[in-house]
Amino acid sequence: MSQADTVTRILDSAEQLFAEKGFAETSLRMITTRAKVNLAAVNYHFGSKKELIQAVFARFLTPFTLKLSKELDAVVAIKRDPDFRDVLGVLASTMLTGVAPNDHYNKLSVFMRLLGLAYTQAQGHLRRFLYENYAEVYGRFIGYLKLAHPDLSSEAIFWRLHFAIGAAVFTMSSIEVLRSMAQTDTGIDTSVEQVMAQLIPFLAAALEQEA
Amino acid sequence: MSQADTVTRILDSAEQLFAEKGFAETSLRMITTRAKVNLAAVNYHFGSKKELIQAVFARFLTPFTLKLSKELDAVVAIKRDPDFRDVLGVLASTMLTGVAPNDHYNKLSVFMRLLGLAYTQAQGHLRRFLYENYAEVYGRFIGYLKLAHPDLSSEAIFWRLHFAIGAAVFTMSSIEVLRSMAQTDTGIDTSVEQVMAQLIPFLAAALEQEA
DNA sequence: CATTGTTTTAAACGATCGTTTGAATTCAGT
DNA sequence: ACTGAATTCAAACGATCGTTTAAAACAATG
Repeated sequence: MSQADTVTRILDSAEQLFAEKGFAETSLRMITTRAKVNLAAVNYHFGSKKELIQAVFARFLTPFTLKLSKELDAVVAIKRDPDFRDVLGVLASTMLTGVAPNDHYNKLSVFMRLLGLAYTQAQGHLRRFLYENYAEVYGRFIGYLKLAHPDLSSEAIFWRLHFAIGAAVFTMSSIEVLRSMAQTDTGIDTSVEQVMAQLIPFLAAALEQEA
Repeated sequence: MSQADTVTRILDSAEQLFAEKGFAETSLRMITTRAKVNLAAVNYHFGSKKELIQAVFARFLTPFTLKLSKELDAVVAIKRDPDFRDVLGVLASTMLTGVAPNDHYNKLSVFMRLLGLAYTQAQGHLRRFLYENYAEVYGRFIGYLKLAHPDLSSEAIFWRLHFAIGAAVFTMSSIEVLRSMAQTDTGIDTSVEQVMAQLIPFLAAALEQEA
């Protein structure tokens, strides 16, 4: 078993378990057992559990933000004045196609769940790590939103974006609970496709409200 | 120190710490130290940590759902055919005025945060407990929403409700992170009043989208 | 005041956590 | 094939977790 194998398998197991249970509820022994590597491998390859958490985020956030950044450039190059729909469309398409070329929806669930953890379970180290590495792309994205809607205040843009992120992340994060709630209701379709089909017009109406 | 004092102080400390850190990250020693009671008091008065978690939820959810239920009855009694805005208005006003008569917003933050935990960190025991105790009120609420919008499918109503809950809960749950993000931006007002002022029209537009 | 039953206390329990150690093993370069 | 570095391994470390125990302190009752 080569090093790359060990590192990758630890990251795979950790990503899956973190998304499923959160950071504190996932022990290194769970991770290494699932990955079929020795317990000490985490500390050897990553240093500590905290650094493993950061590595899990870095593995999917770095290519994601890179692709997002490039596609933003592309849209701006084509269209001089991109509107709200253009900019947000880049985010949506990057999430849908950029996270993983195949097996979209399973990957998307994990992506959303981790994103939710970053907001709600972010310890100091993770918040600092994310800020240091991804604040710039985030700033660019917000900047384009402002350009697309110069009539809206910074406040309005900031909150609308995060309300939208919240609806999406929360829904995918608690999809398991929602499924069990929908089950008791009259057989509601809880496939990710169906959720997205409901979510997109919901957010579109909210983001472009006239006010 | 009487029993009621001890029980109440444990609940107060636990509620605060759970909302702040989550369940797994909060130890009984943190709770009892903050409450200034003996460590064994939790097991003596509540039985276990799991039952303490349930007690924290019961203390605010039981009066909340009771008030919600009564106000739903009141609205239906007055208006034969309540519309979406009527039914959701009951939810909003119950949350704003019903959670705590004074100190609304601090209490509201805690309420939202705990609600978020119920969705995203719900272990088996908590999910079962919430279902057994509050599924009925939830069902009545969904029922009124369906009556108000007979043209919408059960699916659409279910998802729109939970998208809206998601936007609200997620935002209040990660208000700390959002504050630090807004700080680097051009001085955004992150007071709860301002967030609510942005959130309400956002959700109104989304919930009543024509489609 | 003595005697219940209730509550609080200090101490310890076994289990599990993240991390470290040092030896065994595998790998890469000559 | 031999050597030195990189990796894996079993075992143990101290710390912290939720829980239990049994005695001490308290309250209420006759």
